[in-house]
Amino acid sequence: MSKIAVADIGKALTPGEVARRSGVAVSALHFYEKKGLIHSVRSSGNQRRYSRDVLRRVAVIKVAQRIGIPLAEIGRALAELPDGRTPNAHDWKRLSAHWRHDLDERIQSLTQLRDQLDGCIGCGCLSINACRLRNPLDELSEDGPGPRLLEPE
Amino acid sequence: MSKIAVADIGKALTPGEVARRSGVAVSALHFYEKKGLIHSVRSSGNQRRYSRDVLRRVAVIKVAQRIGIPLAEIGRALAELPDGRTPNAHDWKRLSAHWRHDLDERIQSLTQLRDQLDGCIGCGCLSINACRLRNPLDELSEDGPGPRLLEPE
DNA sequence: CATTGATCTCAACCTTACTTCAGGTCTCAA
DNA sequence: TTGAGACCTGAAGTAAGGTTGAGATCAATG
Repeated sequence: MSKIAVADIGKALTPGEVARRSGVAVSALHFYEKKGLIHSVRSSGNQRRYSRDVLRRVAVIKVAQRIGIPLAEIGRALAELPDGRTPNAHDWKRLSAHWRHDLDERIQSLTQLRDQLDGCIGCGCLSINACRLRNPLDELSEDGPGPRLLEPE
Repeated sequence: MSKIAVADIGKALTPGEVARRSGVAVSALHFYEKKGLIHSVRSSGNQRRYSRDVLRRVAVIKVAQRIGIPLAEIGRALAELPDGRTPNAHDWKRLSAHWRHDLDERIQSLTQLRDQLDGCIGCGCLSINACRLRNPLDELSEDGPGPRLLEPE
């Protein structure tokens, strides 16, 4: 018997319990399982039984989703933990620090967009070639002089 | 003849031109048209011809999408303009001010999430009932005392 | 006139993240 | 033991935002 085996059946959670306590639907649990984000064992009657840490796993998934991380990437991150274990405090520290970085980038790019938008709200914008909103990646000046994207109106 | 009729055919743009100059694929133009976000007239040979302001319209659509506004809502906003006209400077001011508000809310909620995450990175978090990350909407205390969502581990 | 590239329509497909449905099985309290 | 409610599987559906393909026509150039 492995030490990592699913916890005593006595303490196992049914799908309904996990759904109620984690706030995700049973169908979502099936879905996560198919994608390899969570795992279960089966009862004698082929019903799923979850060990307690599925709750923590689902919590991690939900937080990551709020951050905007796609399930596939969440799955990859979880899969990289040794023995497919549920993140412990140390793992969580690493994961969350990583995702916090992603989040920061998202916030920054939205903030930049907001600043550009502010600069454009009053300027009769979207009609001017130089508008940074319209040309966010500075993808201009490839075919010589003259208007890019839009002509002056 | 209405003053709002599509501009002289002489100045009309072909789908390819619009695609090149706006940066969206021809298939996307078709898609936007089906959704009612842009319009076209047809040449004698049944090909689409766009009046110049489609470029501005597409620019508005792209900015709104960057902000995170779904197409359906963009469509609704554009449809509310008189005569289905393309936003002029004044319209743009109103639209962008509105969307800027949405953007601000998105930034705020992400920033709040980030702050919660910061508070949780070091705390061995996700194992504590009171964790604000796990219980973002403060949906607790509905079934008396004891653990919510997750038990202490 | 012929060819090549641009367009046309409509249907089908794609991705993400799930939900819903149908038909059948388990579990558990009374 | 029995009935209600929970659970099972696999397939199909949903929503957003498009893309891809097939088969046919247009438009412009040599």
